[in-house]
Amino acid sequence: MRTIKDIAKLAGVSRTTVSRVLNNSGYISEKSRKKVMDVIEETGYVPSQHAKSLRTKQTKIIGVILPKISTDTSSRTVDGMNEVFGEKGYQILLTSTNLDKEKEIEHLRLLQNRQVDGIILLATNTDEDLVEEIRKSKVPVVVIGQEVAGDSEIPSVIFDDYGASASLMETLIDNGYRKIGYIGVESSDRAVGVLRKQAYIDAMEKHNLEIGETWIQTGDFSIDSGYEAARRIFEGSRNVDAVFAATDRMGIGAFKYLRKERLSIPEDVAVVGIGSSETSRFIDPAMTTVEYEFEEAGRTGAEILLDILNGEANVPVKKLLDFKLVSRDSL
Amino acid sequence: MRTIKDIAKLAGVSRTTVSRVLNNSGYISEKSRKKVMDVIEETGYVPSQHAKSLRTKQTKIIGVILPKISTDTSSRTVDGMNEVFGEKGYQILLTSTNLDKEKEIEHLRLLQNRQVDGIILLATNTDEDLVEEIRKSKVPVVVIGQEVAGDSEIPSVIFDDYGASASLMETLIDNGYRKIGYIGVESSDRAVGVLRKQAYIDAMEKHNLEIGETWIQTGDFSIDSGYEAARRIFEGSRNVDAVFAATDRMGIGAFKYLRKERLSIPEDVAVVGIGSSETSRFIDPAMTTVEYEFEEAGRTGAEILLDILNGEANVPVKKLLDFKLVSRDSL
DNA sequence: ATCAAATATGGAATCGATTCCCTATTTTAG
DNA sequence: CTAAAATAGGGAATCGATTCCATATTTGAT
Repeated sequence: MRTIKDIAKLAGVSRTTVSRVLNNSGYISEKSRKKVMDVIEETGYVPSQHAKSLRTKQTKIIGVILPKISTDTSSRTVDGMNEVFGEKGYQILLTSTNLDKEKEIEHLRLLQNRQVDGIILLATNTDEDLVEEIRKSKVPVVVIGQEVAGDSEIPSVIFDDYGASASLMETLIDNGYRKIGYIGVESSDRAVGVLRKQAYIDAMEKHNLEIGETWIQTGDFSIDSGYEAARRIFEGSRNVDAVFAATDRMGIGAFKYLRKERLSIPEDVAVVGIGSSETSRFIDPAMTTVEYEFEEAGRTGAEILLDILNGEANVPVKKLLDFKLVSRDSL
Repeated sequence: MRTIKDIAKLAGVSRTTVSRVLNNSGYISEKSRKKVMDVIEETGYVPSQHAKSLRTKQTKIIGVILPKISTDTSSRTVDGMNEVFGEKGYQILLTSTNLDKEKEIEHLRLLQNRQVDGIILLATNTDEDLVEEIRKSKVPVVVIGQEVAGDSEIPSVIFDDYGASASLMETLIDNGYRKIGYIGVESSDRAVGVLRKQAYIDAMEKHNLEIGETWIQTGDFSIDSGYEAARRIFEGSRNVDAVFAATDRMGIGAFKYLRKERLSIPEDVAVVGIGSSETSRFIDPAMTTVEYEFEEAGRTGAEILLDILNGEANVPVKKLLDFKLVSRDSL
């Protein structure tokens, strides 16, 4: 492995000069620059990141904390981040909490010890403890996916859950559906549990539609729970004409139930979900849903973090992301 | 940020002693060890990785090169690796080629400059160039997913494509299916294109079953190509009673075609695939397929790499991975 | 009791870069 | 033509660890 010293000797200058060429800093004559450049070219020399980091306290590495790598959400978000970071010469150091919420804090610390330049956290919770830890961090942190508690100044990228949900409801109502059931998740999940449901309720109210007693059910994200929720809705009232599931997977559960009951989609009952999963696309009939652009979330998060690192002045603290209505055949 | 010097001062010993405690090396008295430990505990001191790496030439970072992060294969494999590496204090530096084969070599170089301890490559091709680059690498490289050209000594973890395919064929034949069509991919892909098809042909021969003229079709992994391939099979001969698709997604394409043709699955025609994708599970009827344990592949690859790094003697050069037949309702 | 081996600790060099501070040369202004 | 400013480049300290070597103290065998 060659070092800056070797290059200096070969080019007939001092290490200082080589360093200046490398970093484009200070005064330097064209002649020296060329000599150094030539030698670097010839030797294929690459400076040691460690030595550099030791002095500059910069690593060009971004730590990323995920709940689990192998999910659509995570992997697509990382794809997006990678795009932006790759361009700027940053690389991604991955850590996964494996769905263990406790570990989010632990990993936050671990990455700081690695002296990463910044951290992106795909949060699953927004506990006080976590927020506290983020606030204490000397390394900038950007949160993607969950709105961090109220007044905090932690930069975050979030999806427009309320808007997406509202838009889906408008579509259903526009298409003549009136008796709409809802399958949600529990309210500890702010994004999915609270906002999406609120939009459903608000839309029903706005259009003076009554909500039947059994029409609002709760699942746990799984397909099976969607099936059960659908069962509860229909066993309570046979004449519901549409099911709005807060996630695609629960929507797929509803599909299964309706199929079993020999109710045809969308003639008898419409079903819509949120997420635009692959399965939602290839199920029959294809499900109408909302697509979140996770790649875009990743890109945006990465850009915000870079802006912070570059000391940019007006970095947006919260960024609300767009969604896309995907109209298919289930309504 | 505290340094080893601070700790030494606080504990009333030299930096050398602190370092010895940190690394469990050399002689040290219980008393000194305790003093140092206490101070470390109190201060929450963590050694700088950069300084350490600069001296030891070890980074405790593994570079991982993927074709694309957001695929089932990649993300599950990374999940598996992460499990093993995490335990041993290694972290993962991710890079993605975004399906650009050329970039595999470029990233291989990039990671070496980062001075990672080892590299895991989820290869999409096994060109001469690539093999050459791997061979030149001073950093150990483990390849997952593709068998690297013949005689090479490059450690790799591969799936038993022939075995999986053969086992699926046996199941079909055991269940009385005789006129089996095949949807594959082109032979530039060794694992999927060549081995799986060979197993199909061998099984048919072994059981003295004839292969109709239009029964072997080629797709490009996409669902649509599966649809088209199925169309070509059935337009050629109406009485095929089973379709063996080399991948789930092409199998799903076949599902679509059969549904359109009002042929019921499995009464009229059986369909099987390989991959155990989520969609294969929730399509109706659920598809019989083969599950590859990508997590296991990741774990195994990680273990092999660690063995190499630890100078273990007999590291297996090739490791063939198991598969699991997932019997469902499509046959 | 004596001497070698084992144990314990510290000083200082080292890894490969950056950067502060200094000196020398060239350019520019008055 | 001279003094100040701009340009160019080098010496050496520095970042925070590890590790070689030297020295001091204990232990154990004879």
